[in-house]
Amino acid sequence: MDVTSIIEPLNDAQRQAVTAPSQAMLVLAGAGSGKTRVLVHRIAWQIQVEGVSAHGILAVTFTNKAAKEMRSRIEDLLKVSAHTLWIGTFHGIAHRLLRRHAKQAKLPETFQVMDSGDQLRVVKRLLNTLDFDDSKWPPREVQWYINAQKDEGIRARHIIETADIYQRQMLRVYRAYEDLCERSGLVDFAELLLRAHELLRDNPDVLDFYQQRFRQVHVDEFQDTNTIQYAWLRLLTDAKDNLFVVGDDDQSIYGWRGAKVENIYSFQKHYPNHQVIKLEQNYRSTGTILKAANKIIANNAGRMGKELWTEAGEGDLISLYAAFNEQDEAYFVVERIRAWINEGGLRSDAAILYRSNAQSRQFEEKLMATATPYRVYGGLRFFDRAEIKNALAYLRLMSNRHDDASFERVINTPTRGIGAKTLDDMRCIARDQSISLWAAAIVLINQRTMTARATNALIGFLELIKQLDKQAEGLELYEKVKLVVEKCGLVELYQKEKMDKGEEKVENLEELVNAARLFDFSADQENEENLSELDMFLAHAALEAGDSQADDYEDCVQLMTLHSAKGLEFKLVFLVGMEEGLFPSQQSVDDAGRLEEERRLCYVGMTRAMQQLYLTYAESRRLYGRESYPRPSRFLREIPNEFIQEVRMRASISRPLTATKPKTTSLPTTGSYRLGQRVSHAKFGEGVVLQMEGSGAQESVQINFKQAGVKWLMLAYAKLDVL
DNA sequence: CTGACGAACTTTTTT
DNA sequence: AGTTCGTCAG
Repeated sequence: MDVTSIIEPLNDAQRQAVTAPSQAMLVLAGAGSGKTRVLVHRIAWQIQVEGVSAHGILAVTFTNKAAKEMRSRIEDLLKVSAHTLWIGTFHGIAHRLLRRHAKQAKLPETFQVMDSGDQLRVVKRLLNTLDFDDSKWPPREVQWYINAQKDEGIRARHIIETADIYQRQMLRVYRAYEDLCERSGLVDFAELLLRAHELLRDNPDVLDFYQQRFRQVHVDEFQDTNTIQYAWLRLLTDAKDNLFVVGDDDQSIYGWRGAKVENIYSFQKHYPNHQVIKLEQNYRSTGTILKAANKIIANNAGRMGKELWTEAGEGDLISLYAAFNEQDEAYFVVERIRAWINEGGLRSDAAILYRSNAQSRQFEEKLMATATPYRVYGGLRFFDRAEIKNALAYLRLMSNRHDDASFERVINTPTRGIGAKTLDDMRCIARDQSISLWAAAIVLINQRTMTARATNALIGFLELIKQLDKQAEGLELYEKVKLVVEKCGLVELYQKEKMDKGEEKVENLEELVNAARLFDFSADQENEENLSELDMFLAHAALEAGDSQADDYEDCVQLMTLHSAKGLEFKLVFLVGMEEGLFPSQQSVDDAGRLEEERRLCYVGMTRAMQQLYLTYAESRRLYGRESYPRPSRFLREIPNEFIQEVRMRASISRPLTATKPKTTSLPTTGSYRLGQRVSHAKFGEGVVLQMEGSGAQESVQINFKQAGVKWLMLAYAKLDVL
């Protein structure tokens, strides 16, 4: 047996982790230290050396992307297909368990997965039904409350009512929400996890089966697990101490959505026989970048303690650019990227990272203006698009008539004369009799209390669904999708819409048919769950929202938030908007815990850079419609000066970073001329100073005149009056 | 049921 | 500023 390919490419610490006997293990893997590699090789090792069958291995990740990558890397390493290996996201695995054991999980076989958009709609409707004032009870907040409870494993029945009005009302909605989901066979994302936990907890036979089956359970990004995910992992592995987790407390950036770094500490308590291995050798960045990142993260308290190092050289200094304003910042960044490309660099090796999505705009504009191809990550994904969700809702209704969320979504899309009144009546009946909207519609028709027109419209809708279902029988999956797309009237609806958008929506619907054709249901799951192809496709759509842009092979500059940059690496990185109030964000500055999370985010951002790192901030920024003059981010001060070089494209009015810092070699600002200074010229009239160059007799300024436009003037000759 | 207007918001995001 | 959401009138 040849194991050299498995252990040879590893360093000592990695090898130790990979070859350790089955036991509880915590691998603290710093950024760029080969975390995924350890996981992949560990699994390969178990299969090839320990003789564990692929069937006996479970690996859990947070994103579908990570799961896919891990699977393909294992297959590359072992040179066999690893389809019996359970690799998936927490939600994906939970879903699979629930499908297999729907009955024990107390779910109908036909249960459908709701994404957060669906969930929000359900909550909104519920608030209406319960006569809540939406202005006092924002649906988002209610949704957040429900999910937060579920993430902690708390059901409505566990909550003890107090006198607190807020709590009582939230509880009321939570209860009603649970009832409705129960009735409609709907399961939201948090519910998937909670149910899966309860399934194992309450069914000893099921638990025993999976405890026996999984010889080793692997978890990626363990610092991002929430309470219920960890509880679920413990159930699965407590008996055998066979939990292998990889994580980095310094990269925990999802506390705000329920992730508990503390799980890393709990792990050490719960598995007393565990082993800890630290991976500190970094294979990504230069020494300078790592040292600076280490310095920053050292300001956080209560770390596990880790210091990244590299065998690579020191590399270039980190560049710091103080921009005049956000326009100038974008201009600078794009100019540097263009220089990088001109020197032969790939566009896709350059990334602009920002704290909030709103910041992408100025960069997009400048990139667009210079015809530089770029790609923005995040944003609306394929299965999230309204037209796609509508088509899917028809399909879901065919599969499960009692799916109220889908029913509401499409009953009047396209409009078919079923108004608010009819809908209201149905909701009342549904609520009073605890039945689904579909059943309520039938009751309503039989009551014969509606006008003939409304009755016919309603009957028409129910018939449409029944007909579609009947016609779909025996068809291939993609033919079913095609049938629905063509027959439910969505195409006609969008064709009528304003030229530009409507056309795109029709194309998206066609793309959906195509996606159904390509959907590989055999590879996706083992289908031991006996799901119909349609149900598998629907689950796939909910659990894997698909990329926002189809695979784009063009070489593009990458734009994304710091959060979405986690796990990625780029040769050239720009960390922009390093300003107090932006990064760290305003909301986090007076909370020590949240501030530390921001700092970790900064650490994550910096460690994305392989060769060159640029930090930029603007001295003036238009934010929420008004001009602000933020201070440079405190994180900038946390980097020792020896790692930083200030870059000046133009004369600058940058304020010194620290009081002790020696004056930089910025050009003197003669007299009262500053960037942004308003001046007046005898001939050209009023203008604003844009740039300055040279000194002494050579000193000249660039001025943007209101009437005459942009001009360079020699200070020695031009007669300027300061305004 | 559309369209228009006004108000209110504005971190991060995956499933 | 810019977007989105909800309400109101037609």
